[in-house]
Amino acid sequence: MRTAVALSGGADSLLTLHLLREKGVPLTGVHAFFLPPSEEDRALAQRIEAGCRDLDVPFFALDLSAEFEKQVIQPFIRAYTRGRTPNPCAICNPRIKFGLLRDRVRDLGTERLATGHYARLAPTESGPGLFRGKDPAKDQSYFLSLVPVERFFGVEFPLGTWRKTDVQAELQARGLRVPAGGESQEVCFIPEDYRAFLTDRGVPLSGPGPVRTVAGEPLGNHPGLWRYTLGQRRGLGIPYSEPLYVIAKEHATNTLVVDTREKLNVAGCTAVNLNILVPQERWPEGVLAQTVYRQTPKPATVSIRRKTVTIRFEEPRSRPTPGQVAAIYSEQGQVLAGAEISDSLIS
RNA sequence: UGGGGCGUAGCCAAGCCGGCAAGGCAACGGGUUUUGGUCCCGUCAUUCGGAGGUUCGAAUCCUUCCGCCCCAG
Repeated sequence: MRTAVALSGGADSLLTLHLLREKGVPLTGVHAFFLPPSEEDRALAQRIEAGCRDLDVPFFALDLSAEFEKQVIQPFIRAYTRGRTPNPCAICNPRIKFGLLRDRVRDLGTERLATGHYARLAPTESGPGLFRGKDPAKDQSYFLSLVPVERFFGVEFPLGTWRKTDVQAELQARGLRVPAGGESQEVCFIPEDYRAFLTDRGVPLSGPGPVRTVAGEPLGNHPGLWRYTLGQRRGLGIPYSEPLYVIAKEHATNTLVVDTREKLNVAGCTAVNLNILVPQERWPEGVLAQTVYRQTPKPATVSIRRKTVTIRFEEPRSRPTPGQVAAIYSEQGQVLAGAEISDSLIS
């Protein structure tokens, strides 16, 4: 059985390739273009191909840019026009990497797919189980929580048991050079600033409006609600006795509500488009919720109703941002479910 | 121009019985980072409304000018 290795050109996928090659697994190298490939992109693909050739690994470059535009970029833009804060990486995983790419790789005659994600997959009673990667600082299971469980059949993450520093050391020890160089990492479709990206695309966005505190104290004006996200502190430009955070975006009145840190806390959230990785009847007694990447998961009560989920935190915590992902974990770090945050539970 | 108060970095604000300008916010820079954010670290007044004076030495004392606020009219 042949395994395709998704090669971005970065360090992680490079080591993934070599680790599997060493095990004698029949491999095919695959590089996907998520954007219409530039000269540099093609040059990178050629360098990756050269690396595969040295290992006698067949290589394919796939242009997925049209679908990426439709499935990731357009929804990303649409989210901003609706005042949400999208998480394109979390969308890309189910739709592109483990959606389209997964299928295309199968079309190439390779049953299995390996990537350099920092997460672990292990068989469980209810199918493939998704767990946190060993390196807590690099764990990417949060971004994978919206991938349907059946999409993980035949998928493997060889780096799930690795730590980033060990990966770098191993590459060094093997004398392997990263095709993409030490330069910018996986710069996705946002070159630097999403705000610039949106305006460059001519996306119609909301205009200036008032800024006030929760209590109603006026604090000036903002240049557009889409420029802000809940919980944001920097960039408000408002001198105050304490740091101010974005508490809410009132679209009806085009008002930006800001206030001090403690006002940011909330009792929980609701989330939609629920992706269940483990049937709830198999969940452990206590589960943990994580509503932001790299946030420490904390105990919560989860109630599911069709594709909507209500998450109630045991202790109040920072208000979840609509458009971001809420992931439910077990104490052991297994992802039980993922969903798209839609609202806050105030009490 | 009768009385009172004030003027310190972009904003707020200590210091004002003289000794070589706290702090907070904002901003900027960097770090962490497969999204937005968060978080962490760092930088940020040779100068205290202006001009004189006293002093070894003043934001701190004195004089004067400018500006602002309040109360009385």
